[in-house]
Amino acid sequence: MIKKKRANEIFRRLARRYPDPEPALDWSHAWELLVATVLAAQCTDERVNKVTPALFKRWPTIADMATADIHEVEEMVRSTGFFRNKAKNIVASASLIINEFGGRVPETMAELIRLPGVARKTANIVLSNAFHIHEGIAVDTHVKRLSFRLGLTKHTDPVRIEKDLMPLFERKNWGDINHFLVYYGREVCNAQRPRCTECELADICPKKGVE
DNA sequence: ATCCCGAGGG
DNA sequence: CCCTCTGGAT
Repeated sequence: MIKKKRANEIFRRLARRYPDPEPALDWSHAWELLVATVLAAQCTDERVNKVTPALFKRWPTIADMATADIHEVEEMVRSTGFFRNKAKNIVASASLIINEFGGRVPETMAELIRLPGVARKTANIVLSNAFHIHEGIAVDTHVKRLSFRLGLTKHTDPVRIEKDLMPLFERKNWGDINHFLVYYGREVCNAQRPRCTECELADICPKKGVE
């Protein structure tokens, strides 16, 4: 099957499986989503959701976080792993937003990736989910794995995968395709033991049963 | 390529 | 013990 046609079919089936896409991270505005997404690096969303309520209560605004004590932040995000880098980056990002972006989370890729600890994946999540702007497709561990297994890319580098994926889906669907692949990656096409026998994409999957 | 790093599953 | 979890910086 042609790759583009396979991509359309994947999107169609997953859109039916997930009719009401909801982000798994808890957030109420762009800054909270940015922080939650930074914390979600190599960590489950479930665990992130356990630490963010206290975090946002302790430092409710970007300006509050910009003046936070790093060590106190470290202790509150410790369980998410990489806690020193994450705490430092969150506070530094808050400062940069206050000092250079007028106190508001920027709404472009070029500006977002200037924030420490924020690269294309995190920026794409914030842009699509908080601002409904689709500059690219967020490529994380799930999107990477499923794109490769489903034959949508031959590459393993996230930037090249993103370039391979963008022409395969309509721009307005770039946010949804991330959500679909992440959820399907968790529920069926997981990393260790993909459930190929109960996979509704098996008939169009080049790697069925291989991995 | 390597480091950052805790928590949970198998 | 090993691998994985919506990565990013050096």
